[in-house]
Amino acid sequence: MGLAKTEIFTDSQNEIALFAKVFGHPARVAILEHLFKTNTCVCGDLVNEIGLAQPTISQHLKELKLLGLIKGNVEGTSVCYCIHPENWTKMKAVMNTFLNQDLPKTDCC
Amino acid sequence: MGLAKTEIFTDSQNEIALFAKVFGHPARVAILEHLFKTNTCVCGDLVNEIGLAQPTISQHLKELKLLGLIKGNVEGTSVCYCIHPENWTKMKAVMNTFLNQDLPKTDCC
DNA sequence: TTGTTTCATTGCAATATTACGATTAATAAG
DNA sequence: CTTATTAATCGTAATATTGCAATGAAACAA
Repeated sequence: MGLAKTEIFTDSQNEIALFAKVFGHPARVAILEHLFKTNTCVCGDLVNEIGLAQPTISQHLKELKLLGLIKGNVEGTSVCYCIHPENWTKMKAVMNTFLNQDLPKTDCC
Repeated sequence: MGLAKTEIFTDSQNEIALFAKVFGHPARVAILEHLFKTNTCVCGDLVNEIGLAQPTISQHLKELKLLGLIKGNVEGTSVCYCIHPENWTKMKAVMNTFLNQDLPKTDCC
């Protein structure tokens, strides 16, 4: 099927999965790390920075934008991308409650 | 293609993507949350808990085990699954360095 | 206008993922 | 031994993802 049965899971579980999914590809991880590193707007140099074709990068950027993790402003013929700080913080809160669950004190297995 | 070009990314980027990918499906999020909640070994009741067929759950468990996030012990005819505390902590460290990157002070776009 | 640059979109091929029925393997119970 | 019970594996269908060449759209320069 290749189709996740989202309706049987909670909104929280689906939200975590959606965020995680977007981080589930090294190209998107690399794009985000580059946006963090430059700490300012990056335009077309992502294609040079990462070794993928321009349509591929554009597609990955679209997914990141769709989830609200980055924003892009058109500036002349180029587009300026950067991290969306507020949404990134919100995402972090969601992921942290998942990742920071209390580990069992007793090792069971 | 459907094939990620892992060789052009750093080990760190690939590692983050691998961990994130396994969290990228609500069923696996639900399985992990249940293992955390019960705080002890869970055997076969994951199939009843989550509304997916037994082979499907078994497949998701396999992926979680492959990454080392859970461990499973055979106990008679059933298998006891639980979180792998040490590996979970290691994974958390990897994900946190990615998620907690410094946000730019100046809103650029 | 015509070209140039830059990024988005379309279309498609290759591969991956998800889900489950059917079956198998292993242990336990009678 | 035979029969449950439980979980893993196999096989397969449906869908999703990845990557890129080709093309399109928008802004700018000459």
